[in-house]
Amino acid sequence: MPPPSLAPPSVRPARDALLRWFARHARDFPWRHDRTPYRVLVAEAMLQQTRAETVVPYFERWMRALPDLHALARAGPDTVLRLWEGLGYYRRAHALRRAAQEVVHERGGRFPDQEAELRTLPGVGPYTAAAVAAFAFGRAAIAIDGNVRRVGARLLADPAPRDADLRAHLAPLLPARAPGRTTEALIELGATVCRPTSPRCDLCPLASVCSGRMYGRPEAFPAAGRRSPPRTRRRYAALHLNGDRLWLIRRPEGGLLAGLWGPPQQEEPPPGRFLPEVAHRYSHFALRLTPVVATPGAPPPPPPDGGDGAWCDPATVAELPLSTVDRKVVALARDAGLLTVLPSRP
DNA sequence: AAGCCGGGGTG
DNA sequence: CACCCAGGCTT
Repeated sequence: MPPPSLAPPSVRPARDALLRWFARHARDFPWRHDRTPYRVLVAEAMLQQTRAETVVPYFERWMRALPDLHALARAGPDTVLRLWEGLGYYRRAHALRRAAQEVVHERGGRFPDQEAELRTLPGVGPYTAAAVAAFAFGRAAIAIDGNVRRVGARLLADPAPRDADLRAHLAPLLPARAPGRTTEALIELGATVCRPTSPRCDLCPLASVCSGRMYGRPEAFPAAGRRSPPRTRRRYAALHLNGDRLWLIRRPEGGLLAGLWGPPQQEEPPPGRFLPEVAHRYSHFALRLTPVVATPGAPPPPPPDGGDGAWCDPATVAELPLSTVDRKVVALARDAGLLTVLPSRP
């Protein structure tokens, strides 16, 4: 039996309450101004699996450096990665650059304005396609992200709702004008009120139509998924120095930290002087990395698969895109007196 | 369907 | 520690 939450008699008040709540409580993010397709696409790419507050400074810096689609299409991979450095999931940055090149060079600069077309761009999946269609082009689409899924699961009291069920249930909330506001409002609601833990049902404009709340346990929905236990990897970062130049390699495409530079890593301890271990937790494994200062004159390992490798002076180290862990390693090397200049982020 | 892909905030 | 975040891609 379908839940009564959004049956015809209550759908209009619920929709009005949701949109009124959003008009009053929406946070002010830079991507909510000047919603061009380019700005929306960049924002949605950065926001994938990343908290909105984290994205703000990255988005503003990106827009200053690459203000439009053509600027991005012309930019090199290191420029893009440097602007992305610290956001993680670096495939997003490569895909965003390829998407810009595709629109500029294969679509004559005409941005796709429908979900199905958008979906063909690299890095654009079901959520982002719907979000760009709704936010930038005013399409009546509901983009389902983690927030919308949680809000919908609680409204339905369904521990694992299918996307089609969520769309069918939430579609009545779409207003005739500015339908993109509905997705925005549901996302905002999920982020600030219908939170994963300790939801604030007392502040929720949809509380009166929420089955999860009626059953008394809104936080039980959606049900938590199974997680594989994290594994620990021990590795060694080889610091090869030539004067104050440091040997860095570029990581190959497709894998971890794709396209980023860093000291070469290996599983066996190399000869040399050990520096303090750096611990870092990734989403699916834990890394214990020990930097080792290689014996002076020892030949550095060649770059992987014919990729790039270079002797980098401190200024270059500061400019190339490095992962957070490798920044820590370089900082250790600096503190040990091996490098002269502080590598800093832009 | 499940694994891979970063980093950080929060309880 | 745990979970999760304006997900997408690959197998």
